[in-house]
Amino acid sequence: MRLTNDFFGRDVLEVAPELIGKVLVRKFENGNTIRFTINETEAYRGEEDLACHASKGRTPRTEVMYRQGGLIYVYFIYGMYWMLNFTTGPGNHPQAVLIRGTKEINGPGRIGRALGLDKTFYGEDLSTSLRLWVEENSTSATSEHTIIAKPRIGINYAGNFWAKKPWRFLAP
DNA sequence: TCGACGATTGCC
DNA sequence: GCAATCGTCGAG
Repeated sequence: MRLTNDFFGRDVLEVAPELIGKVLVRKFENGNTIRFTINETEAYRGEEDLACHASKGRTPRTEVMYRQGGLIYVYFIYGMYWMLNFTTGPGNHPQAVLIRGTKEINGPGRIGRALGLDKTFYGEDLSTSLRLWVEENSTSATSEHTIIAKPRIGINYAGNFWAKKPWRFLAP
């Protein structure tokens, strides 16, 4: 069953760990469909979070994070990778969760490549998209109790206070 | 317009 | 250890 705004409309610190074990579904134009089980996420929360892109304020790139939860936030980095994020929260407070790893493919850059992401995915609604969404996992037994939290990766520029926050969630 | 830099990856 | 590679954003 597809996850919609009820799920993503909550605070990112609730949504990010609960995404572990959920299923990422990508349907391509040729009809092929692939499913990845999410096993690593990171939370980015608010303008005060110096690791969050929204710490620079509202720009064309960060604008979608200020909207309601349940939208796709993609951005291009290092000249070659599309990073997949979902907006969270009720709106007017910029938040997003980065999909950092799946059971099948590890690394956010490699996931973006496998999903064939590009700028046209920016702002797409997960509750209505015909090509990318998230589903409950009917078979997984991953429970919140088995999820561990660690500091986020690659954000040392944000300073110790934010870099040390345990906002990276993964299944052991 | 110009230049610095990045929520990464893979090869040296 | 470091190059690849380009969109984004603030400064000029």
